[in-house]
Amino acid sequence: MSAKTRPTAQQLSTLVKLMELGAGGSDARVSSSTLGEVLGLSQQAASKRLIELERAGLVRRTHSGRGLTVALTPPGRRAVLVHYGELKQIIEGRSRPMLFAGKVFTGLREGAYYVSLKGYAAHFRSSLGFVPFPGTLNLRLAAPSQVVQRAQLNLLRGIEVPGFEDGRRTYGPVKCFRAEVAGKLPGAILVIERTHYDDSVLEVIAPVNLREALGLKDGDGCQVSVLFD
Amino acid sequence: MSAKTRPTAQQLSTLVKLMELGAGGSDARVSSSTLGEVLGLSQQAASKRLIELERAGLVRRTHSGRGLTVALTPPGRRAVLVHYGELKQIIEGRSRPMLFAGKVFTGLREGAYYVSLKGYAAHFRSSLGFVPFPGTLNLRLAAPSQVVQRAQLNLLRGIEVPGFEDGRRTYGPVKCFRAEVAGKLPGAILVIERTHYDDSVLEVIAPVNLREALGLKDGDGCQVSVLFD
DNA sequence: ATTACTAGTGTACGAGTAG
DNA sequence: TCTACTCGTACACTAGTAA
Repeated sequence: MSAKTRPTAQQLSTLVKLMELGAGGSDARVSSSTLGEVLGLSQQAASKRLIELERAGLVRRTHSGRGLTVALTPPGRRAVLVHYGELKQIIEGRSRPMLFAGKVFTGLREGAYYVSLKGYAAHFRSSLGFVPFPGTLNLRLAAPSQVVQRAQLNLLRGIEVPGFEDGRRTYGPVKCFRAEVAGKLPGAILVIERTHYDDSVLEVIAPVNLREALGLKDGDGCQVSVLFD
Repeated sequence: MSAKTRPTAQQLSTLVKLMELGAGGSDARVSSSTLGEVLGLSQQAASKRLIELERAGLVRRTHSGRGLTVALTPPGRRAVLVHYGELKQIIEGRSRPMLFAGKVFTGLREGAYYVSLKGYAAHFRSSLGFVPFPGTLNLRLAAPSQVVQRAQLNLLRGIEVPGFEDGRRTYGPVKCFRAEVAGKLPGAILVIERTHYDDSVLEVIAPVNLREALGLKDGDGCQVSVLFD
């Protein structure tokens, strides 16, 4: 069920082929003979690989009629994205900034709640050089490539801000990436490890109230560059 | 020596690790035990993989003192880039245009020679919808990420223009990508299969003389979008 | 038509060790 | 030290075939 161990090279290449066959997002009809063909394997070997991937929690198989449908699970997709991210860094280098563009919206104020917690303040100051304004600027990313790029942030190291306890409950560690907002203001992207990601949202923090400083209201466009090292 | 057959998933992952260890560009000291460690294998298995990769023509091994240095060969680098390009297309989609920006320069007029050949004209017309002006606009790409992007074009399918003979010699097939020059003029990128690539150069062709139409001279900047569909 | 069992086989691995 | 040989084993593959 779990996916703690790194997938093997063969598992990874199988997952990639499955994505190519359309099983990346939702279910796709993938016969074991088709899969075998694209992988250069027998039908039997392809069937076995699918079973192994299911046991590793990386795909979901459903028997439907006279065939089966396959879909990557979130850990399966994550494995491919991690691989892609590593490859990208090796090939393209890690120095270029990531550019994001989205529209301002009012979120659930969950990020705002986190950054307002006293237990994080000292670490924000020492890691980022500022204590964030108690609120986040939420940007909704529209373009699919922007969402993919945002998903990469989940997998990159970033600046770790450790968690803490306040006696009542435990607050997990959060992660930041230094950023430049609207081409001028220093700030950071906040990435909270959640059970359920929404990678179409970028949460921006800064020493000041960004909405005021930039005169932004819901629906306005805003650009952010994420800077590395 | 040759590399006609596709590398296996394991060969590919080994090549990627080797690049990560610095053997992508030039030679790097890579001990078989280090390689084994990062691959989760024994020293012996890593050694065997390196030997296999050398037999496949994907790496070059040189015994030096009490160790060895390893470097990927051009086919080895190519294999990794092909893999990366495929993955990129699967994950990020193939619909987005590639943006290029470079500076105009006067090349060796090799591309100009090719497009002026009568034997290609008919195919250019049917594939691209125009017969190119007998000359190319050469752009020198400066940013490393632009060069990487340019290298991807070598590996993508593109629009094939078949080769021909004129009795004296054989002219190989060339490859094009539809493009938009300076945000307005229709044209194409010309990719000639050469023994020695220079991926920092973009050769642009169009139905008109682009230098005249855009009033460009050497050293001027010019943007080109490569379009896919 | 499918999937996936069983049996047999090739091969990639780790251990030991020589150069 | 290093690389890389041989050997024995474990496993992933193909073929055949049942459901």
